[in-house]
Amino acid sequence: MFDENLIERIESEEPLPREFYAKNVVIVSQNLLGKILVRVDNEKILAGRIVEVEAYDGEDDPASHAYKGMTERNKVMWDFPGKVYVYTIYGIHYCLNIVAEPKGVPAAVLIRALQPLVGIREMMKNRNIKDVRNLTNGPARLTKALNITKDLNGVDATLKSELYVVRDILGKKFEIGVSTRIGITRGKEKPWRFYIRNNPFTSKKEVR
DNA sequence: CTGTCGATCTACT
DNA sequence: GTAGATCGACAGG
Repeated sequence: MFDENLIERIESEEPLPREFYAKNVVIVSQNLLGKILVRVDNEKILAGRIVEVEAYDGEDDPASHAYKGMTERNKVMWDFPGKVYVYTIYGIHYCLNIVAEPKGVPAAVLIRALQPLVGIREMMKNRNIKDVRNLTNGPARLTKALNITKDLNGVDATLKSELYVVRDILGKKFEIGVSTRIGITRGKEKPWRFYIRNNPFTSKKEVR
């Protein structure tokens, strides 16, 4: 089966190395498009292709959690690049980020949408829905589908453990779309949302 | 299809 | 005390 083959291929991959993340957060965001997010949830593999991201910088970015300095919640943003930052939003959802820039420079990439690849049945169970198109097309939807909670905050995505990222094994060409970020009240003007164009799994329909 | 609104609670003021 | 990197239900066209 298509799915089986993909699991083997994904499992044979090594996670992207630390250097991948130790760059400018906007560059890292764009580079993450097309990469495969892998979740190992008690022996089960859940995976999806990253199709939409947003960059959140540190001190200069009023929309960033790091804008007002380090707190208990956001401290992982100052940690090694490649670390996972998960936080609770609106009391009921989780959002997944991956830390970028060298250690000590706060920044993170919000993963906003995935194209489901492996473990789709399991994801649908986690979300309790039937329509694949709405499975992982939103930051809090994908965390629920992949069973990502605050327990994973601080996990190192450069290690092959319960959450990591591998290279783009599909290798399909794509165009990158750009827009302003969604759902924020400050820093609205920065064009730091990036997505794979003509992909049905982004969180928002493309405006032509 | 679009827009509006309530849910729900943690982290920070 | 309250805003918030969202979602789902529902109303209306």
